[in-house]
Amino acid sequence: MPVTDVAIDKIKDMIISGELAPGDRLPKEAELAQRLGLSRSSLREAVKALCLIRVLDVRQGDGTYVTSLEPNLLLDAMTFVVDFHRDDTVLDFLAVRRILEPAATALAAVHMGEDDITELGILLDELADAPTIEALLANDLRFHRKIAEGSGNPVLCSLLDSLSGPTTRARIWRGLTQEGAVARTREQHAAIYEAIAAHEPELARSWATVHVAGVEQWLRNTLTPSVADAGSDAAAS
Amino acid sequence: MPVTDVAIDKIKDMIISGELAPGDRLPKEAELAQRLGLSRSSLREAVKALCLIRVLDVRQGDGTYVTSLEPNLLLDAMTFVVDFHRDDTVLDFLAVRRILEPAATALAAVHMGEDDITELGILLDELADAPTIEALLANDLRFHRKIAEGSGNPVLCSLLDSLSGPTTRARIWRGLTQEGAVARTREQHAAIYEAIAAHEPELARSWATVHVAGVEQWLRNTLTPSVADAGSDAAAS
DNA sequence: GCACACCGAAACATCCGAGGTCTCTGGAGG
DNA sequence: CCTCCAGAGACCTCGGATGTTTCGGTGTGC
Repeated sequence: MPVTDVAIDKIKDMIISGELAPGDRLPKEAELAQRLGLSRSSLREAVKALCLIRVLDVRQGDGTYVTSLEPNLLLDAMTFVVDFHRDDTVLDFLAVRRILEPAATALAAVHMGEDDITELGILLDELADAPTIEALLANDLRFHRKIAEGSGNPVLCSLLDSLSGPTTRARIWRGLTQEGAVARTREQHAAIYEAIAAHEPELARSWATVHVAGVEQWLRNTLTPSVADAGSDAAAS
Repeated sequence: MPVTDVAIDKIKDMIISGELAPGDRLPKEAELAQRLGLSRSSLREAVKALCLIRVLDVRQGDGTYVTSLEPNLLLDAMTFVVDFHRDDTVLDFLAVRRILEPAATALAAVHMGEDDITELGILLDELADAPTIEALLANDLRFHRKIAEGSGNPVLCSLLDSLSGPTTRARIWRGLTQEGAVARTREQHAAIYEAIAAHEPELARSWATVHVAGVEQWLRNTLTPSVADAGSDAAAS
């Protein structure tokens, strides 16, 4: 195993064992390199890798620190990973979101405080009557994020955040190509809000399911148009 | 932004744009470094970081390749991230698993083929009458993994795999400390298997819910013994 | 006494070049 | 046809030198 990978494990162990706590500063490069028995170059590779997944935070001119290691921070790194997936797997991601989003919405209906519910309502009102696609999408993301936060589970919230990435593109297409989508989205958001405000978890769950399933169904039909109007390239057999 | 981070984005873009396809080999270090306008040292840091999240695969003496980029591979990297979380957040992870596992089990009851169902049954029978904790745990992991695969959704499967990590320790404790846990686990596994074999998604979902919730409830009581059995974390005030 | 600008130390960022080690490949020999 | 073995190619590791940024102390002027 390359020395760099060993260094990654060593640093990881130092954190997990508690020798390095969140927020702690690491020894300077030269010092840590000598202690781990490798060169600064190789150590820098290890540090850079741990930086990418938000475990370490390097500040030039200052030092290298352990991040807070909070779930939202670490799972944010998953967004980077998810970006690599293209349209062929977006349905799989959406399917997972369809499982998590209703559950999160139901939890939000139970756990959300009145203040947060009020803010959620404000989000709905902020949207202009004829919003641009960009404004609608931004509002949509904030709306769902607020609900995810309201679930009270940071892991669930971060996971949903990451999953929103790949489906965002799909929603853009939808807004652009499907006429009634904008109005329908607003109606469903309002319904979800009402259910949460009334503290009705099952109703909230159902509306969320309907909401996500709508996107999923549309996307499924769009990605497999072969059944609708064949005749393009299907000359075989 | 440091040149290394720029390089990471450049390589990422090369992959996303399709210039580099899964399995493709990258230009040699010196060549790519010159092309991206940085030194080999800095480029190596970028490559190492992308290696950690399984986007690139470097083989000494051969070259650097783009991995298959399959969801299971990329989400496997999340296991590394999850390792950093300790017991204080394990309940949050378990709560997410409690959402996903029943859904996956229900999907498996619909989608699993007869061959896979047979293999699932074999897994149950393989376990000795008085298994060691290690054997039980290994069998448990394989059992749930098989079901996750049976859902037909690789993203869901990988996600559950990653979530199993943090809860594994908890299950070890449970097996060690709670007398009836072993027998109960076997009974519930059998029930889940029967429901899947009968292609009854709702029954399968319910058994899976019961199964995971059992661990969750036990863990919640163990971690917060002070409240006795209030059953909720609502420490409102 | 307080606020601001300056300056030096500390730490990371980047680069370069030199050996070392591993893997793949192709040819010689059996 | 199979096996063995050099050679080339590519990554691995190292050490040092130089540039950049940040932090904190210091001194000045108000």
